[in-house]
Amino acid sequence: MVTSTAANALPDESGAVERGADDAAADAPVEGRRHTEHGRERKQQLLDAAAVLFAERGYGATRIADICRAAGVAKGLFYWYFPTKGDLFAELVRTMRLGLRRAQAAAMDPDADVAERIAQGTEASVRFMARHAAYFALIDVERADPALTDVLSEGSDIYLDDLTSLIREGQREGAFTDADPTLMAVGVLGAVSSFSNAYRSGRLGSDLSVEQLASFVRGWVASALH
Amino acid sequence: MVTSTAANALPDESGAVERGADDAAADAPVEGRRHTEHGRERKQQLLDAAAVLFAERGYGATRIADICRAAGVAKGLFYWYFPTKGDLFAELVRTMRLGLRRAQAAAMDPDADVAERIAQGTEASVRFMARHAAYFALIDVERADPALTDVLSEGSDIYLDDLTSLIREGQREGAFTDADPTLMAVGVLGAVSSFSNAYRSGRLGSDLSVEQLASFVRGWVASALH
DNA sequence: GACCAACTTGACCGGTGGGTCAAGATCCGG
DNA sequence: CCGGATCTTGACCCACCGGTCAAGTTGGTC
Repeated sequence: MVTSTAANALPDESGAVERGADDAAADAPVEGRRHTEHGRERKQQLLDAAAVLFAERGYGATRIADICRAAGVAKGLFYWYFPTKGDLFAELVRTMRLGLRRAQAAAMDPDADVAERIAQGTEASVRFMARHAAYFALIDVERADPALTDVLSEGSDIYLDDLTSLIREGQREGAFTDADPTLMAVGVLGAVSSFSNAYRSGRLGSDLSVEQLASFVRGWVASALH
Repeated sequence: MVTSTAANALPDESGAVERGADDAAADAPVEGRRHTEHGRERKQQLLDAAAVLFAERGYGATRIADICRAAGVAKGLFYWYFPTKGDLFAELVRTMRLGLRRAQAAAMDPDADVAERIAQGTEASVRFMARHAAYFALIDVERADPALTDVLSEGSDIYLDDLTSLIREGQREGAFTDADPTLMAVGVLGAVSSFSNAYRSGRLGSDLSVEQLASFVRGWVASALH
């Protein structure tokens, strides 16, 4: 939905490297099987249960048995839907990344100027991260596991590259300071995740609404970019 | 060294809650034993080896046997110096936190104005994090483990509180924007760690020096604070 | 009602790794 | 050179957990 047509603005993820022809296989159990409607729901139950537990105790500390217990199914069933714990994690990550990019793309008005587009994307990201707090608490935390780093780093450059081009464009227009655009992009991304992280962990107090936060971050980033 | 005497600026950590009377016990093995000079060196060997391995593979994926092999000692010896893997980690964390606070305090000129002090503290933090990249790669990554969250969150509010008061002071002087000082403090801390994190992970390219980064972050933060 | 695929179960297996332990080695004061 | 504390070793124990499997159940289709 809402495929961005703006030059450098968040190209539709389907074209990106990170997801190739595995889309077809992604929904299959271990082999080339098919899922019924019921099966897809079950799978989602497991994904949801896992997301919560991962966020609570961390990926490594979450046992497959825990996930199954939380989802109310026998342990063996896990392997009907996922070849391994890591594959479940990968699916979680890819789904969320796709969602974030869609949220950003949907929020950015192709006709607006660069500064405004970045502001819109920033707000959208903060909102999205707040809505999926459990998930972001999770990935924010699991960069270490060697088994996971691949999936996690897989598509993260894309945000940086897109944003960098956007900033470069803004610099040509004279809207931003003339510093290293990559550094500035890192700053923007870092701000979004830092604030979201702080919000999620309750460090900002519970009387702050997501909208207030989003608008503050928007201003913070705008001010830092000059 | 260089105990800050400025009002709200980084009170000496020894007075803080996080380290009470456990200092005496902290150097003891499992029970109330004492260490010889040789023993203290051995312990440090283990800490160093662990820090490297933790940063490489993550805390959870590092086996005690690995640490011992890296340090060139038998596995049983580990338990002579540390009751458990978590305790070693805790010691690592506390040592580094102390170091960071000292570096910050040393960098901040008590006679300078607030904006300048924050700028100095920011630069010092970036430098410190760059110098101890392996360690910060580690903690940046291990927030999840329930066994670890306590130690990690233990003293982190202190930075936030100190910085918040500092910013409030700056606002009274009219040096900063009049927004929620806590949010602003979170932004500063987040910027420092985001940039350091990006630098450490090589996302910023290898031709950027630490000094260049530190000065960029200084400017970024100053600009965001207004 | 027979057949097949999707789905579900829980017992079971095997490797891994945290932690223990009994036996020394080394060092030092008396 | 005796005794005690510190230090060191590596074999051993065992709980735990990821993953397997054989046996079923369910539901749709011809």
